Amino acid sequence: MKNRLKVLRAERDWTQADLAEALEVSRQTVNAIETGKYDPSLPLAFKIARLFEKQIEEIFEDEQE
Amino acid sequence: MKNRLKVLRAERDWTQADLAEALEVSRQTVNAIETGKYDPSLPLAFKIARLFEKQIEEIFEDEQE
DNA sequence: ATCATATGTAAAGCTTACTTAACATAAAGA
DNA sequence: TCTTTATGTTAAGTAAGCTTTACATATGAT
Repeated sequence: MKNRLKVLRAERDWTQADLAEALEVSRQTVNAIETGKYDPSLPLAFKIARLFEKQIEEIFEDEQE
Repeated sequence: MKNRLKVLRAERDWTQADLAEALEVSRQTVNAIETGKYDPSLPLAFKIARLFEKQIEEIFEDEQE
């Protein structure tokens, strides 16, 4: 699952720590999602979408087989 | 997290087992999601949305504090 | 050269999302 | 009445998402 977190974050000039705080998760979680270590849970994906005022599909792209 | 799975399924006259097969998950997983035991993972949410040709936000409603 | 900041990564532990197998119940049909 | 189908639920196990703590490295500012 690809995502545009890094770009959205850069547009706002936020650090991973800033984003983590806004999402109420750890910085490591933000980093892990950005670097593709794992996908966020659905509730966290909603929180991310709400924060950036976008649809989940505008932020995450499901690459399925 | 509320969801409209049961309704979408009813509109198509599908059983939980039918839906589970279409999603390639167990029937228990579909049941657990419908009965609110837990939320699907983000990849599964994408698969559900794709199957019903809807946005994730049209199927799942995040109820946050 | 030192210091602070941003990012990446890893380990250990907990919680949540899944699995299979199994059993209970209700409704519908033969 | 007996059987089948749909749904709900439980138990035990594995996998994935998250936490805190810690360390490494790179960059930029002083």
